[in-house]
Amino acid sequence: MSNEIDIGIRLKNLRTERKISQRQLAIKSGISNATISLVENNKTNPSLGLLKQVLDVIPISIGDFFTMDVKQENKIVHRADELTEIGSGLISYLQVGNNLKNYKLQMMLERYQPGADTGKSMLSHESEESGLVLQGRLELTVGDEVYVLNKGDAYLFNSTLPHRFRNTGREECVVVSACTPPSF
Amino acid sequence: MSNEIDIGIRLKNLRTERKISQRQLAIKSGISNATISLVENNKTNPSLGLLKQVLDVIPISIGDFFTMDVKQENKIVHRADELTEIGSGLISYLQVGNNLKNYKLQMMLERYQPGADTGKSMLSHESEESGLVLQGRLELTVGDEVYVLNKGDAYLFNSTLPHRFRNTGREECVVVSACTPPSF
DNA sequence: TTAAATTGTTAAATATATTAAACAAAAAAT
DNA sequence: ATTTTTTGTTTAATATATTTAACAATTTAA
Repeated sequence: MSNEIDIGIRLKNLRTERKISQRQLAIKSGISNATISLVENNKTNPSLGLLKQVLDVIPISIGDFFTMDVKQENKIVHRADELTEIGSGLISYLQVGNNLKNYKLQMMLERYQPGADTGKSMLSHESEESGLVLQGRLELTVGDEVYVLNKGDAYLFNSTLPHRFRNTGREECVVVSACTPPSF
Repeated sequence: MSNEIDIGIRLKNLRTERKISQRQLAIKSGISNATISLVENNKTNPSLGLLKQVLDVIPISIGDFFTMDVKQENKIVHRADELTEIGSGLISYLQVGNNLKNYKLQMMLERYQPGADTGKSMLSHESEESGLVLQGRLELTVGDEVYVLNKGDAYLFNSTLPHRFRNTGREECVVVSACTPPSF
């Protein structure tokens, strides 16, 4: 679950654009190469001072570093622990891919805790969405119709129709969903 | 010596503008109030994850946080260890105050290591500057004239005249200088 | 005017970032 | 083909950030 800021890919892009190795960057910045590696792979939560030391040799300001466009990611396989966490609370959305700017398709692993509810004011957006229940029980409302889905059941509808998801069961409900174009 | 990013004052400004206490911010962000205090006083080097957690409740993005204008500081007394370090190398400039945008006067504690030199290509800018030598020996060139200043000696000239500073001695040279308007 | 609550700070305990050192894989050199 | 460097990654050791708990100072309540 990576809801962290995608600082790793940002740094890696900057470094590789400049065609320098982790070790070269390490020496110039006075940081160990091990740390550079950990940062680039989001395996640590670096301090600001450290980040600044590194960015000073690029050079780029911290502000620019975070506001700059992230180069379109070319990753194809996203490991289970690399999914991007969106939102929080009783519903967790784990998205495949960080930056969907250049994609039309949004794929997510959704977890609804018992009682989770997308809200009485129904959702509505210009997309199509589909999902398949992996675990638990999901109540789906589309328009006036209310459906209850169990493990193995799936849905597909046009998102312009007002809709709502709820976990009315006692167990966590797990759903794999897809949406095009991405809704958020 | 604070050459750190002035993250403390940034956060403190945001928090006080919103009229919430350190403890309230702490609870909302899930960070201890002690840490908030340490961050606001630049007594720690916070991790990005931590900073993000805090900024999320403001809310403000990390990028905006660092690019936003820092509210004019109202501090009057600046402790020895709070002076702002500018530049590096053989000459260290410790400036009184972080943000001189609204000031005409720039006061600095300068340290010239043996051999330090502002450069053969003489400096020249639209200011007046003055200084007093606290320690060591300082060679000052203004126009064609070359002067050597020792402890207690002072200088004052119009910065449009080409000038240059050098520490020709073996000892570190310490100078307190003033410049108006600020030269950098 | 005193008691109770809230403020920001600090010290010791704990969690975690960072380093130093070793590793395997790939590139460069001989 | 085989050393020799250089690459990026990982683990154990160490340094440091963060928390918990206490503190004094100020504000609010009564």
